[in-house]
Amino acid sequence: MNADVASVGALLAEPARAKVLLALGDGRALPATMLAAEAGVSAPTASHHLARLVDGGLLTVTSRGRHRYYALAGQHVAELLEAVARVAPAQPVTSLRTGTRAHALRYARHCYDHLAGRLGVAVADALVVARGDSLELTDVGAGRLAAIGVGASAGESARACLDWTEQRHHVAGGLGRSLLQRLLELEWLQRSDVTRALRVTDAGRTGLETELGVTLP
Amino acid sequence: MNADVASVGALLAEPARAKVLLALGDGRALPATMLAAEAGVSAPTASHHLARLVDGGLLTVTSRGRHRYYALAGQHVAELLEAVARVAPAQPVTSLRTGTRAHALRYARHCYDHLAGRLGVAVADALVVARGDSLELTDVGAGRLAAIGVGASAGESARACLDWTEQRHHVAGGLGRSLLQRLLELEWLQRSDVTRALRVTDAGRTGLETELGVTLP
DNA sequence: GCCCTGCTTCGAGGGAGATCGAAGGATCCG
DNA sequence: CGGATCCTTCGATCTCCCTCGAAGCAGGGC
Repeated sequence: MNADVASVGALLAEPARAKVLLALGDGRALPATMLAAEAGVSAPTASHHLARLVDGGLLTVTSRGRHRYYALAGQHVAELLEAVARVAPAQPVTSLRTGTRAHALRYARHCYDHLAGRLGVAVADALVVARGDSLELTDVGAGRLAAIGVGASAGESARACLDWTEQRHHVAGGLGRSLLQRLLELEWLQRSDVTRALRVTDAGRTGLETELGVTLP
Repeated sequence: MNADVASVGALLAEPARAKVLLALGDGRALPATMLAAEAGVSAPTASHHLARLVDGGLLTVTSRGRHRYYALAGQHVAELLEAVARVAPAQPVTSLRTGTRAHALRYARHCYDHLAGRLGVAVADALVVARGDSLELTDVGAGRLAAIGVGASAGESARACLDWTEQRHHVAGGLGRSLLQRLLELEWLQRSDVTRALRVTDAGRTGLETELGVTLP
């Protein structure tokens, strides 16, 4: 019993591991590279920490293509993190900021080079349909993209990227990259300086709904 | 936030500290020497660990005479320990054994050289009355002690030892030592080999009630 | 099929902290 | 007041493990 408490404590004791667990605190699943960036350590170091967390039963890992998605092993781990946070010196400002930040990330963020989050899923709904493992641009979708200056032909297939927050696919690959780039040029979306969150501008709200036919979440 | 999670984790990560926290898990307050024994480390090492746990807000310390009693800092710490135990690999046998052991300790144990726990409090009720900071042997109590072969005169004062499990005083000092020694000689009580728990024999049950006038808890 | 990307393994270096013996302050007992 | 007990501080030693660069494996995009 005591040895187990100590071993769980040791897993929490490393700042890099603590950051990883907190980044996954809302139940998301994130790939190793992103977690390395969150923790501020190199890829080898992150890999080492992630292996230990999986081995200790705090994380689960799912291979999907060349990505490996890590997530909390269950509700009991989330409860553990909350119990620890309750004991740790309270920092209401920080926790509030991370709270709103997490919310913004869930809403809209960039995933490497394309759009993700709820908005990413909503955009995908407006433009493509699932076709096996990939996505296929619809006629309507091609027309809408043309209207905002993104060249793409109906029936073109786009790579699907699974959004682990929403458990839904969204548009990645070349089409996803072109689309995000155009949305930023139009200033319908704005990058955040510090996080991967994206902000929808007023013009973007109008444009996304009327021109792209997106139902904003 | 992350730094705090890591610091709390670091406090749990050391086996000696984990043992200390688990020993205090039921809310008892124990002196430093006893915790050093529980953790299996030397007194200086235990002192070092206890200072860190107090500094980290997981324990509180109360000086009482030359003893320093350590206890969990609050309910939130107990909940933290439970959350950790829930994540740690379950070992039902061990937890059951520690559970019954803790129960036995609460019921009757020796505290250095005298009787403590609920039984210790009950014995004190039958023999002494509080008089300022110490205890005074009553006429009835002196008679009962004489009946089992412990020489003591009425009005004699005995050192009071606060039982942190029961938040009540019991008899320590010379009188407490003589009494425990006699109860073991009579085989009314038996020592445990591994813990400080004491077992009440059948003869002891009868003798304590009829001859010492103790109301067994 | 070639290259690129994501991730892991390996090896060496370095820093944080756990441990105990010895010694000192504090308190109590007789 | 003298001896004993409880606890802490100090200093030296040592072990654990965190860290990153280099290299290797695997899967995808084009």
